[in-house]
Order: sequence, then structure tokens, then C-alpha cells
Amino acid sequence: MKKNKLSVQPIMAPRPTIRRLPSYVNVIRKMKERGEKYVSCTDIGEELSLTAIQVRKDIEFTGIRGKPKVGYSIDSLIRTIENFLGWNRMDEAILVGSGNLGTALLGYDGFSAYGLKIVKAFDSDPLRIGNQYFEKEVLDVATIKEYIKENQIKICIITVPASVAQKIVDEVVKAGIRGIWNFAPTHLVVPDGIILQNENLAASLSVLTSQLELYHDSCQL
Amino acid sequence: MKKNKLSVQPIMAPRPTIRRLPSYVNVIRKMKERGEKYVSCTDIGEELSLTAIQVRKDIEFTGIRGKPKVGYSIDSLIRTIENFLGWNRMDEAILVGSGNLGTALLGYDGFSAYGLKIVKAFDSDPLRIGNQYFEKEVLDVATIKEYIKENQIKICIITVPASVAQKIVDEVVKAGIRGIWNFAPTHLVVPDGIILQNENLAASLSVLTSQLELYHDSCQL
DNA sequence: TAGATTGTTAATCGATTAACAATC
DNA sequence: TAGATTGTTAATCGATTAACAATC
Repeated sequence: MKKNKLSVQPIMAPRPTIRRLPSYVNVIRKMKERGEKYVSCTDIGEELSLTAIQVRKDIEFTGIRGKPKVGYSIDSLIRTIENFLGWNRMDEAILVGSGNLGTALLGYDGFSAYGLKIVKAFDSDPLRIGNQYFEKEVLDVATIKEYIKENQIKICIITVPASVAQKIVDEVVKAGIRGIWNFAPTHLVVPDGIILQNENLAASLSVLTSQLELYHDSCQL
Repeated sequence: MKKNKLSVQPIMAPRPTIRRLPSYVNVIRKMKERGEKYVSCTDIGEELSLTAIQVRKDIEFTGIRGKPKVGYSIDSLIRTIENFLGWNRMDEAILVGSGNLGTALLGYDGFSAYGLKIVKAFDSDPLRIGNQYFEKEVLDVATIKEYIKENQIKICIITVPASVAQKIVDEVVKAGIRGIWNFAPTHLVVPDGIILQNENLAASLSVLTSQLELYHDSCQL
């Protein structure tokens, strides 16, 4: 009766909740390695400097039910969160721009734990095309649309210079890409329904430097 | 009379505001290159898919005054935001962990525009110590405390594996580091007053995959 | 002048935190 | 049983959005 709107649509967790859930999995996995079977929100919160209340609220969104006094079954909590975040279904992704950052991401083997497998890289530089970085071949970016269509790729990682990022995005979206993970330091425009996730180093750095500045200033008072 | 609490302490802008300000500078710099002298919140908002209201609120925090109907002077707006974010004062930073990601960051020349200059890298791997990446020397991590103290370094970038990150952080904090930019996929604990900024790739990726999952699910209904 | 834009105060929205009953 | 922990509803807090007067 109540909440029938929510029961029709898939439940939408707040963005901050979704961002915290991965670290819960990290912590619980470590506990599992230590042989533990159950975990409480208090335990997770202590490990991550969060309140038990916040952890509980976050976990509630995944739909799992715990046992009062006992906590949550570690195995089923891991499975539930992974499922909730879409990590169980492995996504194949491509990366465009095999510069320093792009190559670093090709070499990062942690993504597979998060359901992401980078299968190919693309570049426009003839010196890079044909190379292999961490067993991933660099193809000519001219062939990217074709590759996306033929292999039904849904996720594209953008590590090209800011000046060409929008052009690449327009192309890959036209070819059927549904999610874009953008590392280029520029604002991108995508059509409705395409998911865009920006990795904004300047934004993070600004939080750091402005807080330092703040501290610096207040010391001089 | 009113707001006297705020006039004593430095004005604290909301975190989301601080994260958006760098992109305003980007946009305004481009306009300056096109020879324009004044910019309105509407202009900035259009360029970044934000509302003029939000842009105005953000800019208000920097303390600048604009002219109704005209907008803000581009030159003074750039200066004001840069000053507000602490970009005018160049900070020297060190980086620990010269793996793929660390090296990529050493090679990124965009940080200098944000007031950050990475001066040295540190590593524990004898094969890397002594190398130079992008004109930045890799020193033995055993000497890191000494280096921080002698050169009064205030910012440390962490690109080591998760398993050793906390140990490094404890050391550099003891040596006098005031701000930490953490790229290791783990939760770090720092003392009060030390600024910690986490770059959490798993969190961002989760937002992307879970939204794709959501879309995927709702299509099947 | 008229109208666009700023500056400022108020309303809304969403996330976090608190409170408390239910339960193993 | 007693007490810790979950589940759920309510209160608070902070950020965004809206409204509107001031002004070039």
C-alpha cells in the first residue's frame, strides 16, 4: 500500500550511499578472511570512521535483512552489495587515450573485482597504435565505432586530452556506448539516458588546497 | 552586527561549491582567450550545464562583487577564485609510490595551474630508486621524513598499494605533512587538523555501474 | 527608460543524525 | 533474562532552488 511508487521502479539509493558501499565490501572481505561469519554496523563503522547509524541506513538500501544482536551474514552481505552495485555482472569496457593516465588504468588490476574489464585501448597516435600495455592492445581510434558495435561494448573510459574529449564522446555514444567514465579535465555533454561519471582531479585538489589555505589563514590570526 | 561569527573565522564555502569553482575558472579562462572582458552567471552555467542561480551562489562565496546587467570582470573573477582556492600560492608536494598511477601523476603537467608542484617521488623498490620520471627523481622512501622536514613539504600524494598506505601516512604526518591526497584504495586515519582528500575510483565506478544496472533492469520491466 | 543581471532572503529538497520499538 | 543490534520513523542539518528587490 504505502511506498507503491518505490516498488514499481527499482529502488534508487542516494549517491553518497552508493559511493560508500564499495568500502563496506572491502572491510567485510577482510573480516571474512579472518574467518568471521557475521558483522555488525558498529564493526564496519569503526573500521571506516563512520557512525553505525549511517552504515545501517546505507545497508538498508540494498534490501538485506540482518539479525538483531547478531548482525548481517558476511557472505550474504557481500553478495547483496555486489549485486546491488552491478559487480556480479562483468562489464567489458574500452579506454580511449593511451597516455600516462590511460596506461596506468590499463595496468590497474583492481577493476575486475568491481565488475569491470578493460578489453581494448584506442589512440590516434601511430606510435602507440599496435602496442600492447598490460596485455591490452591499442587500436586505431578510427575503428572505435565499429568495435563498439561489433562487441556490444557499453562502457567507455575517456583519458584523452580535454580538447578532443567531447568529439570522442559524441562518436562513442553514437556507436551505442551507455556509460562514460571521464578523466579528461573538461565538462562533457551527453544525451539523456547516457550515464556520465566524471573523475575530477582539479575538484579534489581544490578541496585539499582550500582547506589547507583556511588552516594557514586561521593560524596567522 | 549580523554574521559576526563568520567574520571572525575565514568564510567556509560548502564542499560542493569548492569542487565546482575550478571548472568556472576553466570556462572563464577560455572566454578571456576569446577576448571577452565580462562574464555573467548565465554564461558560465550554460557552458557547464548548471543553473545560473547555482553559479551565482557559488561565486558569492568568493566575496567578489559583480555589476548588475554586466556581470563579473573576467580578470578579477579569475584572480578571486584562484586566490580563494589557494592556487596563487604554489605548494610543493611529494609523491609516494612510483607505480603506474604514481608515474602518470608525475607526468601530468596540469597541476601547476592549480598551485601544485610535485618536486620528488619516493619508492621502496631498489629498481625504481634513482630513476627519473618526467624530470622528477625517485628517492628512497627511507629518507622521506628527513626530506619533508628539510624542505618543509606540506602536501603528500599517496599512490602506494593499500596494504602499506597507512604506514606511510603515519610517517609523513609525523614528519610534518599537513595535507594528504590519497589514491590508495583504502580508508586512512589521520590526526585532527591534517587534511585528507581521498580519490576513490571504486566509489566513482560504483555510481556508474549501479546506474547502468538500474537502467538495464528498468528496460526489462 | 527597460530589461538583464546581481545580491540577498526564503522555501524546498535530500541526506544525515537521532529516537525508539522490535527481536534474537 | 538482559542487552546489543536491527528496522523504521521522526528531527535536524546542509545544499539547492526559488523569489524578489536593487541596480547598472
